[in-house]
Amino acid sequence: MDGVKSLKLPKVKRQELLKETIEQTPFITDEELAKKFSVSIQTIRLDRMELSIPELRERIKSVASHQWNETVRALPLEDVIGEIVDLELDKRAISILDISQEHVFSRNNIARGHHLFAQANSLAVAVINDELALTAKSELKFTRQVKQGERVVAKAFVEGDNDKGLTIVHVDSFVDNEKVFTGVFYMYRTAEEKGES
Amino acid sequence: MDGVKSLKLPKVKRQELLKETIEQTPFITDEELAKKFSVSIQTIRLDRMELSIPELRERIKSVASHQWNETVRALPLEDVIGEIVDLELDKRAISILDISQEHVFSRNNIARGHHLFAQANSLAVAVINDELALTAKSELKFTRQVKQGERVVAKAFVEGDNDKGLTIVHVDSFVDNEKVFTGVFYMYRTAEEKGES
DNA sequence: ATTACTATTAGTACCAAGTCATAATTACGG
DNA sequence: CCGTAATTATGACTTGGTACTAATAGTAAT
Repeated sequence: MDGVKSLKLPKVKRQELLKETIEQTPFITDEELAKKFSVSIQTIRLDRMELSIPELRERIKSVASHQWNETVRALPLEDVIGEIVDLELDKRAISILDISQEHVFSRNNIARGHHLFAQANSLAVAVINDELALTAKSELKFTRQVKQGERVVAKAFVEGDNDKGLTIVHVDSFVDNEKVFTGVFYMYRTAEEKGES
Repeated sequence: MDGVKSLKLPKVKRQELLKETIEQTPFITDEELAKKFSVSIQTIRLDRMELSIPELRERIKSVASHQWNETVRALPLEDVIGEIVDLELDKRAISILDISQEHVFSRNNIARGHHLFAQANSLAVAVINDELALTAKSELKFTRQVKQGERVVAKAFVEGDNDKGLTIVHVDSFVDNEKVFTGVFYMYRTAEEKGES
């Protein structure tokens, strides 16, 4: 099929392609890779080692767990938009999100509001120490435009519960200490603070 | 850990629980299941057969490939979220969004708030007859949970401008005529109210 | 009690897709 | 031609299974 022209690639080149190939189609076995590059399985395995690419099953697992992370029951970190850099359940959390091309309007390079919201909202969910946390209500303000290339730091802190049992979480987002977004999230939670299955 | 009380469950009951358990945590091995239910591995395997539940690796694979298929670099937060079915600039707009797997929390199949927000927010942006429209402020309420498989219809109508020159857009989202989300968006615009591109 | 049947457990051989370690072979540059 | 790097081969072992066979325990019916 997509044979490699019988030209035996030099090692580095092959490894580059190998990496790409696996990134694109992580479900490929060493055997198939060996055929594809016309080398032995062992060579592929050496390559994987040198590139520290895990084996098929681990790759599949990691792809799968992105969607269905088992640790979600404890901490939905995988589901968070942005990257969590600090987290103390039911107290506070911080995440960062680098605004890249896919977050902005193509015309003016300004970040689209829903990404800032998503970052803040998912942080509010993550900070809640509960399996089921949902946003019931929120008030937001976008105080400054965020441009492509900027790094948004969202800081959440849990204020406590209101009369209706909703947990109030404040999230403020900054770019270089300048506030770009502020929001209050009223979170619904199962309130069964612990018991698992 | 979460042993099953040494009470040996009847077969049917065990199989029910088995099914649930696997649905919830598909990464569990037969061995772990055997321990959990205090039966032998073989029993678990018989159970799986009778329930036609595939083995661990197949389960993982299917979870992974599901995700992979949907992830063909078509991220949910990209263009206009949802599909616009009606639009009269500076007046009203309607969009629909079918809630699928990628919109929900894996644990409970409830749609994540930021998707509803994204749909509403991008609709609010779209309805503004201006090249540059940004959300300055908004107030939202999530009035009902939305589950996977449901179709969310978001309806936006432009109320007008407030004293600060922000355009006020109301967006209400429904599933089967039941309101699931309501929001007011205060939109910043360049104010050059005119033709489009 | 004997039979019948279901449920459960045990044990074997086998498989895929690996790891790990060791050795042999080939390729290539100086 | 020699030395080193790259590649290939080989074998033992691992996980998490399938497929199949056989044995055992428990219960109900006759």
